[in-house]
Amino acid sequence: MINQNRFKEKVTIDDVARLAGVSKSTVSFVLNNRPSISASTRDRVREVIRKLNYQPNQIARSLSSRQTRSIGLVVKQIDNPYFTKIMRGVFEYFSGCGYTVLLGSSELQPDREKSSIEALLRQRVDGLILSPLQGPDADMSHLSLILQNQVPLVLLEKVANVAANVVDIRNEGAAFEAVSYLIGLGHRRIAYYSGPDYSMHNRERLTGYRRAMMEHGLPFPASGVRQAGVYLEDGYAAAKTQFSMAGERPTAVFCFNDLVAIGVMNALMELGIRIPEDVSVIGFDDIEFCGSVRVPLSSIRVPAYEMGKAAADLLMQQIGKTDFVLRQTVELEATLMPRASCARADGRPAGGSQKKKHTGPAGPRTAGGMT
Amino acid sequence: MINQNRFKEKVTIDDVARLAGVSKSTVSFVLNNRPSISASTRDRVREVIRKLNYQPNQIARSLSSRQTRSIGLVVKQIDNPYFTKIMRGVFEYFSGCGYTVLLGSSELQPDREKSSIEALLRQRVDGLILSPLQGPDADMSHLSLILQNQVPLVLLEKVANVAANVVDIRNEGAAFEAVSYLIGLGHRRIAYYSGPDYSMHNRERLTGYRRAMMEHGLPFPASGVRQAGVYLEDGYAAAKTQFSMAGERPTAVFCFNDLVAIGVMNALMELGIRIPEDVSVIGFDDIEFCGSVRVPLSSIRVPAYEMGKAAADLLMQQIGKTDFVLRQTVELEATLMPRASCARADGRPAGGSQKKKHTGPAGPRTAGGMT
DNA sequence: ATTATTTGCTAAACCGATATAGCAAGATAT
DNA sequence: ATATCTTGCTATATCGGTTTAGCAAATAAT
Repeated sequence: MINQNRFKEKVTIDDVARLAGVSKSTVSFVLNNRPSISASTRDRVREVIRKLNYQPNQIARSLSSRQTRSIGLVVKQIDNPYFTKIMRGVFEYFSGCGYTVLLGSSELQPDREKSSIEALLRQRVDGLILSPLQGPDADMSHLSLILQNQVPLVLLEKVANVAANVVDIRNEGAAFEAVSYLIGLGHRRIAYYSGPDYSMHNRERLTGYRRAMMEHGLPFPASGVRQAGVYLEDGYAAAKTQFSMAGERPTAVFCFNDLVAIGVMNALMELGIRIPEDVSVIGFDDIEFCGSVRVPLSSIRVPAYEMGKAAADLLMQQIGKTDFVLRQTVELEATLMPRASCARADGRPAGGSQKKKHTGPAGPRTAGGMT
Repeated sequence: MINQNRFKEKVTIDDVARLAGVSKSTVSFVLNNRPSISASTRDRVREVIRKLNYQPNQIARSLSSRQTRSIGLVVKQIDNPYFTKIMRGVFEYFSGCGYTVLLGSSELQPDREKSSIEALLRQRVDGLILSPLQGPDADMSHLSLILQNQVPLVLLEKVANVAANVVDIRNEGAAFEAVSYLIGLGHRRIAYYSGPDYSMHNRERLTGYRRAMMEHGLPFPASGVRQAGVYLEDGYAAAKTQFSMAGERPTAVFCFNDLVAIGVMNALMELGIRIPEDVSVIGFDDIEFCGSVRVPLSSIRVPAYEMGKAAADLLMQQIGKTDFVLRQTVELEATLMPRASCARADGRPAGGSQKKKHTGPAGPRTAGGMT
């Protein structure tokens, strides 16, 4: 005897078929809206489905159809506001088209990135969105793993020598813009508080910084770049060290991201160094809190939510299409948002539109352009 | 002929069995570390697995074993720092024991909560962690849906009249503590900037606020509670409205969460109202940025990361155990973190340990007690 | 009227694992 | 030497769907 267990078993397609007096194929056809079913049987089957509150088993579906209707999203840090926005963009897109999002995160550790990817591939996701860790010595073996698995892939960071779909921003250009802005304010000694080595974003921002210094004929001594990190504490520690030392200090600091920048500001405040009169600070990402922080923080606006949507869209274009695999790069603009944390090198306020408004009335939280 | 497609098909258990010269049952036994396999065959099979780089199909596994080794996590807002910490806690726990986390979010809309849950149930998650929306008129039908589906459940908020596992904090007590603290500083006119009606957390905090006012013999007129919301913009708008009006204003504002509190601070600054001299502000959640905001924000520290871990742990205890279903409530402490945003009602600084330090050296980011 | 085509449905193979029953050979007990 | 138990493995049913081939009846074409 089947289905006579102690527990009420889940309703299956067979139950529906039996009660509707049709074959399970017919039920399957109804479920998938195939045309070759008469209106009368269709309605009858639907009625039974409703009555039994039947929910198709997606696992069984996945196994036989070879499509799981799920995708994997692997970020670097789950609780970083930048990735959080991306996650929301990706989630909203896919939940809108009946797909499930499986969460992965490397938490900045390469081995965890690998195991996250492997776990998602075992779950046979239909596609993967990945923000890859990559050092100069990068072991990109798991990337080829994905590619050889025929799983559609979209990266959230360019990877050298890998032909894949990418959604990214113009890091170098944005960094160039930020540093040029500082130079335009009269700053000469500008430090870059760098992110992790294994971040391509960091390397691109560093390049933009270097290029801006070079093109304006400014020196960038080794001390110009300080290894910070990605956390608030990292920026705090780096600034505390540099600005406690004797000697020539920078008059402006360009940071890998906003968290580092905020940490820097905290450290400077503690040391009695005024922002922006003594030191100007610029962050990156333009997270929600930039306008609310001690001194409103100048930052590079990164359309993270839109990046998530764009990556999802690009991925979706590939899912199901077996033969043609795109190799597309979508680059979104990232532009400077000047705020009160920057001033002229002599301490006078920066010109331009210094708006007093910190937070406008609740407008769209996700506006932003896309190229 | 099988496996002769144009595309290199994935390696299956049959391929391994054939190459190792054993039955697929044997391979399965080896995969699952069953004892009844001799060392020699075990090693031989393992060697073949390695050579073929065989990865078991988790979908097929799930179908036949009726365990997906995945769980669903449904939050209210993906990009809210509070949920973000919870997500990290949950993710770290489950990825540590080979489980996958499927992401869901209601984005504060009941219909989306329902569809998120349904999607996860279709994917046959082994368990569910849910932060439920619930109004006074709450339709908890999807909860019974989960329960009757025999899916282990852990809630991240108490739900009236529902016997389920819950990991939560002592909202009322914490709110009571915060408001009592303000009263102790001499404040009489204290406003509560409330969150959404459908949030049990909001209702509990409101109760704590009321009780504190009552027990200290203070009136709480209808105007004492202002409908704010959950976003920074909500707090901004609410404060802008209240503090632009003529008449008696509160000297202290207790907010549903930190985002609202930060919005309030922005609005007050704009109106030329000083914090904490003119108005004291307290938030809730103690998100990372509390210490970095305009005026360091007093807040209630909520161990969100630990809540995620605790919820995961509680859920894991139930997975697999068919007969015994726990009905456990874990309540974590949430305590006040006084910072510079509060002063005595007469404007003089609050006593106690006003530390100058904004951000200590990078210590453990996730410390916190658990009861 | 006969054949060809379409319509609407079913039977059965299949997806890739798990899990149970059972079988043969070797080890132990009687 | 025979009966009983282990040990180590295989055959096969099963999970709950999808999908293909095919069949019967209805419709259209010749």
